[in-house]
Amino acid sequence: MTADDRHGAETGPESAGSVLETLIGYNLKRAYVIVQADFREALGQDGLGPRAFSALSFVVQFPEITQSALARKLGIERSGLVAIVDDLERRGFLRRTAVPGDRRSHALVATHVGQAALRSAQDAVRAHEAALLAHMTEQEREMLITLLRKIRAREG
Amino acid sequence: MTADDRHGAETGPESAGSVLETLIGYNLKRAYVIVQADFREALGQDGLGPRAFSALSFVVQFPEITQSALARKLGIERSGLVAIVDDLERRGFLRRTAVPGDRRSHALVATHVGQAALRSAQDAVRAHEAALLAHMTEQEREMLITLLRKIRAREG
DNA sequence: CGGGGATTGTTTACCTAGTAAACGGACTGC
DNA sequence: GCAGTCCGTTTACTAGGTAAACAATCCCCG
Repeated sequence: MTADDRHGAETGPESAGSVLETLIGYNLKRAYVIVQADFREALGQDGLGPRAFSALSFVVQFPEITQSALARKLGIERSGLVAIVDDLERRGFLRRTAVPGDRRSHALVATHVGQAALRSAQDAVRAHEAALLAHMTEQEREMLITLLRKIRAREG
Repeated sequence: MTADDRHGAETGPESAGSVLETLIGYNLKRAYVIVQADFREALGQDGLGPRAFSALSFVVQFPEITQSALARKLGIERSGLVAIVDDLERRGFLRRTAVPGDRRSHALVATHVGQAALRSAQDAVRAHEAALLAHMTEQEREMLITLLRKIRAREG
């Protein structure tokens, strides 16, 4: 390898736009910031945050899931989940219940209030995303999710 | 609108997979976390962070850019940029230079060392991204960037 | 001129989201 | 019965970012 082809000479006439703009990571981050801001607007000042929203979604989907299992699903540490579950419990959206055969674990169960709150939050987020991405076709949005899931295939 | 079609009944036989998995925001975040971790691995323990990398890229692309203008390009506040520029200056990758007609501003110029460091960082990041996304075709990666840029069209 | 208002970089205080390490209590296998 | 492991939790720490205030400077306009 020569000094010449080490840096971009092999990429041909791709001089337009910076390298930065061609990186997946950079574009992902910028897009993420926009969608996340939209999410927060959808759920309001002191509505659920993204983390609590995801956590509650999993608890509804997998009743009696344990905190460790939930942390694994969310891709975060057990220690980080504590505050999230505290918050959801304080709001009355779920309860830590005893597990018959294991006094270490807490089985998380969503309350009716929590289930209703989740449904309404889901509606709000879906509506906001639809409005935010109204300049994209349905095929484009589907393709985007498909491609993002391809990256997610690299998850732990 | 009845209680029945308010929540998902109109979405038809889409019962497979949770609502969460159908949201752009959630998939974006999970994908971003993976790519960002890969980025950090590419640039090593105390190499450039994502923020410094992006900042240095813009400084090389737009020599003598002002800190305020750079903050706008990065989509962050001026106050947050100070520490980033401090870091890049401490590493000897750029200098704050005087602007002839305005004693408030600092024109940022990358040093030769900074330009070389950026090129080598770019190479490392590109190689890592290529390896991370080797399970996707070139068309898929291009399509992904195109779609992410469609979201970024919503940027301030 | 001469201000009043805007802009620049900076500091300070704060917030969110996450990790890492240590811990007591509880469980399991041998 | 006991060594090792697992669960939830606390604490300390990091990264990345905002918001408000500030002095210095600049610009416009009357």
